Amino acid sequence: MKGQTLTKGEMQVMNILWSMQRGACVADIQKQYPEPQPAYTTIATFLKILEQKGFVERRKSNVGKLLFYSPLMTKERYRRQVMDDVKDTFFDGSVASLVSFFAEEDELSQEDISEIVAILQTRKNSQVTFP
Amino acid sequence: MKGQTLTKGEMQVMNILWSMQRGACVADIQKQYPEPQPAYTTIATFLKILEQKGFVERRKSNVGKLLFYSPLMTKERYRRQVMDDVKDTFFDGSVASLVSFFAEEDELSQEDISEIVAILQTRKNSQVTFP
DNA sequence: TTTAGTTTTCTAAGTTTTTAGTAATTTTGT
DNA sequence: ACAAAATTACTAAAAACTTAGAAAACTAAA
Repeated sequence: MKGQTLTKGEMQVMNILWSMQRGACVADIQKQYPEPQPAYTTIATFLKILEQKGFVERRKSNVGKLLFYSPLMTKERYRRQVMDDVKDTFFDGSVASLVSFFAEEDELSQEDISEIVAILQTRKNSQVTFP
Repeated sequence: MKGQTLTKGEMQVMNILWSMQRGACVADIQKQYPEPQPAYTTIATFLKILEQKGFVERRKSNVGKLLFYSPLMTKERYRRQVMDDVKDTFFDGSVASLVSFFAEEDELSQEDISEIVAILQTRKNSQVTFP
């Protein structure tokens, strides 16, 4: 009943859940798995754990059928957690060195670079400065 | 005896190893751990596993004493693996969206942005184009 | 070379994570 | 309302990971 991090199995369920809107029931989630699909009850177990961790909530379908699960933790928020971790572990906490890492080799096309520069310029201009 | 990914414990050893040059013996590695330091034999076990996974190699000190361990897998190469995974999992494989993720909020200072743009410009100019 | 100290291997217990069967409950069709 | 079908909860075995003691091998010192 801790908090923060997800195991590989839990992560897999969350990824499927994040990719679906309006929540999903166990069978829906199971269908999204690549072969070999895990047992229905395996997925149900993961959802139970995820509920305890506060990552998902469940409520009854009002059509009066079964339980629907939906993410409480957003992908964005969890991503933030993971990225902070990755940044510290592999780039000494420096975003600049993280970005330059991707700039190396033929990772980024001219278009990519232009796009990123544009994004950064916009961001730069929107920051408040004291003249 | 698989390959690619490291567990948390293995990762910790590798991080210490990467931070030291010329290899290290078990005791050296143990000293680098924050309290509470794990047992000598615990670290030795991880090194054994890492050797089996092909992440480290060991050879006898020529002063004829004990074994020195040194990384076979570079931090850069492993980082590449992890970042590719993160990129796919959280950013649909798009570097641009990964970078813009960091550009949001007050994550990047003006200086950071300038630095990154400079890096990208250099990269851009060094690319071959066909006019 | 015997012994004391240290390093390395072997082995296994303790934990966490993954997997899923069985039992209990709920829903649905008759 | 009852039976069949599906869903959910409970339980536990299997697998992976962590931790470290005990035994074996090696080094150094008397």
